[in-house]
This record gives sequence, structure tokens and C-alpha cells, in this order.
Amino acid sequence: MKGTMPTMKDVAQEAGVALGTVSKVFNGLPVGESYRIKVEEAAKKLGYQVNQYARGLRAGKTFTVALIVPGLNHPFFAVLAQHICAALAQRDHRMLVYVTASRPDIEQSCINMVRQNKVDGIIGLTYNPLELDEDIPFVSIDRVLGPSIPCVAADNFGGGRMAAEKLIELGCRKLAFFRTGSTHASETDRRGDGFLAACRAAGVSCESLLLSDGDPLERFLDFFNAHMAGGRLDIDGIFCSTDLLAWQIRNMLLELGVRVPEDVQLIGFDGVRRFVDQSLYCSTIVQPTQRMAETAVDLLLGKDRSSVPALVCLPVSYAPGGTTRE
Amino acid sequence: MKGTMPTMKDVAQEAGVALGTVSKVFNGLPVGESYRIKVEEAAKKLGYQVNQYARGLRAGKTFTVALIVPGLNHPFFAVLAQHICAALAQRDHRMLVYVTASRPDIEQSCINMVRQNKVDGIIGLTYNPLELDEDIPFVSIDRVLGPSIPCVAADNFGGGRMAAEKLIELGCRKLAFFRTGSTHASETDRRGDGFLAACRAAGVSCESLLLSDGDPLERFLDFFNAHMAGGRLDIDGIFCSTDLLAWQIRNMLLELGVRVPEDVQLIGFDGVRRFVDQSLYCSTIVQPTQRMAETAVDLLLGKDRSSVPALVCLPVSYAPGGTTRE
DNA sequence: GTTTTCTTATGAAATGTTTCACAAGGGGTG
DNA sequence: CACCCCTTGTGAAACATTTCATAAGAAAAC
Repeated sequence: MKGTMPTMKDVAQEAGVALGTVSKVFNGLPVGESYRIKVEEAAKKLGYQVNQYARGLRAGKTFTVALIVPGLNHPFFAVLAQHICAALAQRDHRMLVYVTASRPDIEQSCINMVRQNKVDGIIGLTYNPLELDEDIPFVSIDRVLGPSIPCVAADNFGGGRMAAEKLIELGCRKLAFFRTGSTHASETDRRGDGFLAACRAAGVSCESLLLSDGDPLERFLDFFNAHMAGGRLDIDGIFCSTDLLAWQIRNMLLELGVRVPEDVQLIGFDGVRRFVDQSLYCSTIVQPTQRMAETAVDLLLGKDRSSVPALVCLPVSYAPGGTTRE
Repeated sequence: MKGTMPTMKDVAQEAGVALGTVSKVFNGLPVGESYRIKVEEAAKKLGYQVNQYARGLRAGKTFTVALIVPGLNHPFFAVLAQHICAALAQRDHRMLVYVTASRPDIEQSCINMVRQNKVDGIIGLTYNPLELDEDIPFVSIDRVLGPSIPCVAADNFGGGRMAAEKLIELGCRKLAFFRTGSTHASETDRRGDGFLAACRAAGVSCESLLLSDGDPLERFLDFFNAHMAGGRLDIDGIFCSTDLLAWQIRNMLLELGVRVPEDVQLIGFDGVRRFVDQSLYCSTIVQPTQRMAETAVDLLLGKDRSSVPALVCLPVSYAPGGTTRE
């Protein structure tokens, strides 16, 4: 193998044809059969591969999409990233990954780096206000960034409502909603809204508790003690804003001698661990990660960028996972 | 904002200097102070960003590395990918991700796509024999692909030995090693080797069981029944080749009425879930994912590509996780 | 004041591709 | 046989950058 990669020029020379002819062959443009064969044989002989960078430079299109994500250590992000990668590959696009740790400065610097790389679009799971570039198509996930930027999300409101309806259907009458403190507003906040709305509609009592980042354990214990009446917890159904939180709550309840699901039934939100190890933390509302990924890619690469919706909510589903009685 | 992105030419014109001068400013080459200021102001005014593709085309270097990975739905791959991304970002490189599902055809087509994209190097978690390109630096993870291709792995042998020593230290005398059937040889096979070697060295008996993909449950039950003597299991310590397997074994044992860790102590291998949700499936041998990522990147981007080692084993550590008595 | 030397800005060339205006050649028609 | 049209291969230009040989200008030396 030669030290340097062969170029179209080399192929043209080898085949004894002009540069433009080689280009046409690789772009499927009409070329005489004898020429096509000559070029293809020369290309094979030299082991020629098109240089996508040169092609991108010329075409002003790079067939590359940037994914900006807080991290890959959360299964939801990781699984979503995998599905986005697959959806992009199907459309002959590549995926460039940027990890931000949700820090505003890193998020903004990613946007700037992306700008240098002339990507064809950005899919962002960002949680801070950004200075966006009008020129580059941007699709957000789980966060509405502005009227001109489409957002793809699970039907968080509907999922919250579904959780309430399920718990009520399973006999719960005293519900509670737990969530962790999120620093920034996002579509995921709708989970609680949906849950509370459904409780109200059904005339079922519901407590809401924010386990802020500071001392979640203490806040939980305060809540727990306040709701112990005669050795029994006067809560029989809990909805947690994430599966991870549900898992932690479950463990704390077990340690405190409360049985799950016998005494309290528990539903979380996410359902992505079943893609990881075929198990779940808990009964849960499952996000349609694959559809979310595909929808985001479709929106980003779609023909008519003029008429994109501001928000696409995709249907969720319920999956029993051992923390509910059924 | 203009419809088209400003180029160096625009900046040069705006600043009233030559093209080469603008280039020098952005590359930190010596330029007269007054010129530097003029250029920087013009660039800021126009919102200029260098085009990395054009730069890459000219320089023959793209500051991009491809990561070829079976999937991101396994926490080990996901966490590793995140660390690789971070290590690359620190060296001003970008990460292009290709997902293969471990399929040979997709793995090879990824290699081909990578070749088109003129990346500066490849980090591969591949499990099939590949036709590699001599010209592109390649670093493999967990699999030795050939003498000229460096491989980074955890000290799997040492980890297996560590598991055996730990179990023996905790009082186990009748050990067993479980693993799932892997279709292809990889460095992870050394885990069992190390475990068995340490058992032999300590004079402790050890059964080895392959839970092949076909009917792992059945094979486990056969093993279990064969080892029940007088209502008691005559195995008191188990090492599993992965945490996920350990988790499944733990659950099966509990269902069969065997207490973990009271009756049987269990150690797995991976330890990556603690990066995901601060918990572990089980007591485990922890892989140094961050160091593995950094080492792979260092090896790939290092100056002296001539003297790279064929295999780098990084030290593992033990983390108790509730399935051992201590 | 003139020549030499050194510094530093300049702009053309080159990187690998696509596209487009043009030319060449073949076939059909009058 | 001449003319025209149509098909199809050709090669130059353009994309945004870096680099290098050159020119220009200033400073130093005589």
C-alpha cells in the first residue's frame, strides 16, 4: 500500500479518463458503460475511497450531525444516542458527539465547536439558554428552546396522567408525587402536571414533594414521619419523576419497614433500563426512545424545514415492574 | 446575519489585510500587533469561525477520531464512550461514533466509512476479524487484533485472581466460576483464567460452568441440582464473568431459597453501574474505565507511534456491593 | 546617503472534490 | 453528402484553508 491515499486524479490517470468522468461514476450520473467499467476497475485496483471532507467542502454539506448531550452515563441518554446514531446511519449521515455535563459554559462552547465543523444539523439535549445559530438546523429533545426550534419529547403530561390512572385503578386512594429538583425548566416537568391533573379529575388526594438536591434523604424522612399515622403510612401510591428516584425511594421504604408493593405501590418514569439489561427498576411509564430518536432525525433532515412543529409529543406506555400489585 | 457564513477572505477584506495574515492570526504565528488587532476585530464583527473541514482538507489531518462500538446500551460501552469523548476533547479532538451491534458486516462497513472520512485514528471495540488499513492508527479495547495494533484492557487476569483471593479470604472453600458464552475470543476471557489459577494456587476446589446462550437457565438448574447435598448447596463462593450475570444468578439463587451472601457469596466483574446510579448489582471487580479511555486516547494520539505496546493492562479494584459478607 | 540585512505582509499554489460550460463525435435527416 | 442536434467526455473553476516563495519596508551598518 502506498504511503498516501489515492485520489480521484490517480483513478482518472489509471483509467485513462478525465477527472469529471470519475466523479460522475461515483455520483451515479450517466456515463458510458465502457468508461464506467474502466473507472471502477481502476478504483478497485488503487483501493480508492472518496474523501468526504473534500466532498463536504465543495458541496457545503457534510453529512454529519452533532449530538449534544449531558453525558452518556445515564441510560436514557445512552440509549437515545444509540438510536439517533442508527437513524442517522440509515440516512447516510454520521454522528459527532459532544458531552456537556449540563454545564452552561460547556454547552455554549459545544455550540461554537459545532459551528466550526459545519455540521448539517444539531440534536441537542441541553438545559441552558443558548445562543443559537440561525443557519444550522437544530432539534431539541425534552426542552422547548424557542418558537422556531422544534422539540421532541415523550408525552410527559400523558405519562403522568397514565401513572395516576394506573395507581387509582390498582386501588390507591392516597397518592404522592416525588420529584428531584431540576435546575432548569424542561418538558419533563409536565410529568407532575399530568399526574396532579389526573388526581384532581378523579377526586383523589395527592401530596407533592420536591426532593431538592441538598438533602433529599432528610426531606424524605420528614415527609415519611409526617405521614405515619398509627404505625401505618397514610400513602398507598407514589409516582416518581424518574425510575432512578423510584428505585431509591423503594430502597428507603424497604429499610423503613414499608413493603412495596403490598403497602405502597410505586411507579417511575423512563423505562429505559429494559433496553440495558432486560430488567426494570420498578413499574414505570416507558419513554419511546427509538421513536423519539427517529422523529428528531426526521425533523432535522426533513425536506420542509419551513413547516416544522414547535413540539412533538410521542406516546408513552406502561410497563409493570414489580412495584405495583397486578 | 448573512445567509452564508463568513470566510477568511471576508475577514481579510474587512480588516484590509491579506489572506495569509488572517491565517497566521488564527494559527498563533507571529504577526504584527496592529495587524493582529485589525484581524481580530474584523473576525468578531463578522462572527467568523474557522471551517475545520477546509482546514482538515489542506492539512491532511482532521482532528477527529472514530469510535467503533457494539452499542451504547451497555453501561460499560456508554461510560467508556463518555470518557473517551472527554479525553479527546481535552486534546482538541472530536469523536465520531459508529454502532455495530457486534455484527461482522457492520463492523467492516464502519471501517470502510471511517476510511472515507479521513479520521486521524480509530478506537475500536470490535469482536470480529477486520481488514484494517495500515495507514490509520488503530487502538483496540479488550481484544488483541494483531501484533501491530495496541490493545487496552483492564487487568482481567489479575481481577479474576483478586476475586478468588477475596472469596477465599472471606472464608469460601468451594468455589465456582460462571460465564456466559462469548462467540469470540477477547481479553475478558482472562478473568476466568485468573480466577482458576488463584484457586489452584490456594488449593481450593473450583467448578467452572459455561452458561451458553441457548438455555442458560436450564444449565444453571442442572448445575444447581448436581450440587445440592442434604438440602444444602455445596458451593459457598461464586465468581461471575460480568456483573449482569451475577445479578441474574443472585436473583435465581434467591428464588431457589439460597441466601446471598449468607449461604453463598458472589462477586461479579465490571463495576460500571456505580457511575450510572451510584449503586452496584453486586460485589465486584471494578474496571478502570476512565484510565482505559485516557490510555487508549494517549496511545492513539501519542507522538511515537513506532514504539506502542501490544497490550496495556490497567489495574482493577475490588468494591463490596452486598453480595459478600464483610 | 547608500547598501545590506532582517523582518514581516503578501498572494499564488495546493489540498480533493463537484459542477458547468464547452468540445467532440456520432447518428439522423433533408 | 452536408448539416444539425444530441449525447457524452473533458478540464477548468470553485469551495476555505495553509504554506511558501517573494516582495516590500524598516532598521542597521558603513
